[in-house]
Amino acid sequence: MRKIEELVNLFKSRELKITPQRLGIFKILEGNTSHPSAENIFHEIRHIYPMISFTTVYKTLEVLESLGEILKITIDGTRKYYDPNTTPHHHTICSRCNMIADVNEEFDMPRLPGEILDKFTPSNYHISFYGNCRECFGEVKDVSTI
Amino acid sequence: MRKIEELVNLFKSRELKITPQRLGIFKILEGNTSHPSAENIFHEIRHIYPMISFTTVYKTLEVLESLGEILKITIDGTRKYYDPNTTPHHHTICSRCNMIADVNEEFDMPRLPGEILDKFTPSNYHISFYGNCRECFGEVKDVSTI
DNA sequence: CTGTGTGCAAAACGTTTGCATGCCT
DNA sequence: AGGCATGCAAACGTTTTGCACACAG
Repeated sequence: MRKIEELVNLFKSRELKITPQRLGIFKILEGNTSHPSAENIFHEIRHIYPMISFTTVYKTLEVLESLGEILKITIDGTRKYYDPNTTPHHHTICSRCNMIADVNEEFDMPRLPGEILDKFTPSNYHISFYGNCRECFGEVKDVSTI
Repeated sequence: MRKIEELVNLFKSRELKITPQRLGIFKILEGNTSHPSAENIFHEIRHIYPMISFTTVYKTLEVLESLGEILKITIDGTRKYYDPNTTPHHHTICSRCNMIADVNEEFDMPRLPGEILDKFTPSNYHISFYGNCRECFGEVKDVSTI
């Protein structure tokens, strides 16, 4: 996602309106690496702009996504997350606290076997690294009993 | 997921009952590489066992998952898919028809940069290869206009 | 016979949509 | 002044839950 100033210009050039609600959402997303859900964004913006509705949050996220300014990402099946970092990158996911962090390192795309390449042409790829973040590491012995 | 015969023994040893509904679900899942959703399974089993309910499908899948016999996988945020192949593997996903196929090849886990390893200990990883399957390849020129 | 499994209906959950009103430009 | 944005409420699709009845063990 570009800087707020540029984003405002982009909106104006597309005849999209700048409202306090939208500006608040822009501010929350700018530089945000926490992969917030719509609900996270909604609760955060309520601190600043208490009368905002869920609908507006969703609709603004939809506009930003359609402009290619944010990505909707799927990690677990329970909800969608939004990421203002639109350059391709990978993620680490803590299996205990579900924290998602970015991996901006670029890796060579692993080479698919020939039988698959006969039937499928990959254009990009995404790696999810599962494991434990430092806070959760060491407290995980009991996971196997779940 | 193990073979149906072994699965039946496993259920019996855990005092879990074998019902025609459960057996039907086992049969649909055995060797299934199509990553069916609960709805897919429900519709397929209805051909054989027309009075089965969605509830039973979900509850049986839950039991199988808790036994570690199937995995619940997340690809898009709209629904969950079930995979009887519980050995770690990767997937190809066609961006046009959403078909998911298995990649059983093993790759070396890409090495995370030191700054990340300080904060996160990976234990396994999953790669999603996005692209187009043969059927869809060549019909994708118009995607950029969406 | 006992208790787990089934199936209905309803609730829950995140997300989307229709529509009247509000307000940015 | 015009039209896009907002916000409410209701609809939506998927999954979960409560409860009475059925049936596998």
